[in-house]
Amino acid sequence: VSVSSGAREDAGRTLSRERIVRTALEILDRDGIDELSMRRLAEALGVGTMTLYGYFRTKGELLDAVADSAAGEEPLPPRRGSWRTQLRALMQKVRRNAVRHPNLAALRMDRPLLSPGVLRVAERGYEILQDAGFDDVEAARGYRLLFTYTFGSALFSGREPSEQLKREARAALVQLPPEEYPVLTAATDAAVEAMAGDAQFDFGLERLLDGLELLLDAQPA
Amino acid sequence: VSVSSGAREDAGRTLSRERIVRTALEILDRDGIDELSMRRLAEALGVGTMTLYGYFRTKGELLDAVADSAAGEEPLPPRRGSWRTQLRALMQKVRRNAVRHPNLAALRMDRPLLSPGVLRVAERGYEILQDAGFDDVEAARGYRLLFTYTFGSALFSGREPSEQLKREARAALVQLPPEEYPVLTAATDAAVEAMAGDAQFDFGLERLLDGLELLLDAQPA
DNA sequence: ACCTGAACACCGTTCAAGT
DNA sequence: ACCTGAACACCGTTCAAGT
Repeated sequence: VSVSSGAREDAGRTLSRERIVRTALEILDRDGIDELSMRRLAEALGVGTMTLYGYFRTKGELLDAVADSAAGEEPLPPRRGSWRTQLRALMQKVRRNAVRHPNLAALRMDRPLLSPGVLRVAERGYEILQDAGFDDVEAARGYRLLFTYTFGSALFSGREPSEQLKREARAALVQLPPEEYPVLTAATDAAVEAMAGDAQFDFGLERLLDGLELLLDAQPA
Repeated sequence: VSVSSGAREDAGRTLSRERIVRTALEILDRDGIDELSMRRLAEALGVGTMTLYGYFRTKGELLDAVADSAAGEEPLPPRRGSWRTQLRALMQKVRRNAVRHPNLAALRMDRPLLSPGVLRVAERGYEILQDAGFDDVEAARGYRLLFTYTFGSALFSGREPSEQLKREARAALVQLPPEEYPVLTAATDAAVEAMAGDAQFDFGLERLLDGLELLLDAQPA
């Protein structure tokens, strides 16, 4: 990832796994998931379509590499403060990374994320939880819980909701029959507000950390 | 959904939105997401491909209908017990429903789920939380938190992990360099165990309910 | 060793037509 | 009103060949 070698500006001439992955991520971010085809990617790189198959056996393998590259893009936050502070920072970083590439998250969910880039975050999460006093099993379950929430949250309630999306949601809620949906139709504003965004994510994260803290306090130690 | 009219057994001869949706869901469950094409669906129904476009404007619209149908498939659990008991039952139902159709969840995540079937569950969730003493905003945020976790969990750590998948995960973890991943390589068993399944889901759900209960207790009321 | 065009077996959807 | 085949503009990938 950080192996760009000084003077040698290859100006995008020589092909490499890394350059292919970088270009794929650009297309994904800019044009969306449907536009990322092997043909379009090859064209963007100025090579024949089949050339890509010299670097990746299938499109799936390429997408795995893209996901891993994006996951390892940024350094982890420093380990400072209480275990809550540290986990909060870690999960907010995971979220920011996922939200930065909104089309990436939806890409590879069939199989579990087991690439080094993703596992580096897990390693850090385990460390923080174990240092806080959780045993192996609870640290694993706790981290998985945090990760599931954070990733799920980024996946289907990522960035701040657009006005357009808010309007759609409001419209859908207002159309419901009040006899069948008395609470939802009365709490439309709150429902729309909770649909996405940082405030909603942070609310959930705090509840989750509270829940974990309670478990820690109940420990025999 | 529950409008099948007594004696009239149409034996699958007449076409309808409902029959198309039902068949699509069958293909999705049996053969997976890649096999659900308009062409294959039409063939399974014994009609020409283009006939489907008389019932749904696009494939996307059809998939929305499939998602809604699956969401509304089963009745909600009865309202009995404490708010924790009720929410637990509700979320476990959401999970079971999502896990039953493992290929469906990954289908429609680009836009928010605002269909009546999905919102019926939300209505119930809001009711339980408000009756427990949460105000509008907290009920909305709390439900969204529960839903995000439950759905995310079903999405990428659904059913019990197969032995095959466990082996893959174990292999990926064992291959990591222990200097860089000291904790993860030492806690391999715990990590694999936490990757999926009902036990992991229930662990998270309890932490989450604990976190919400703490918020409720802190209420001025 | 590295690259590639042609071809194969698919897609979703438009269009113009059939009853 | 309801249905449909042909055609268009795409896919991922195999294969056999080019340098």
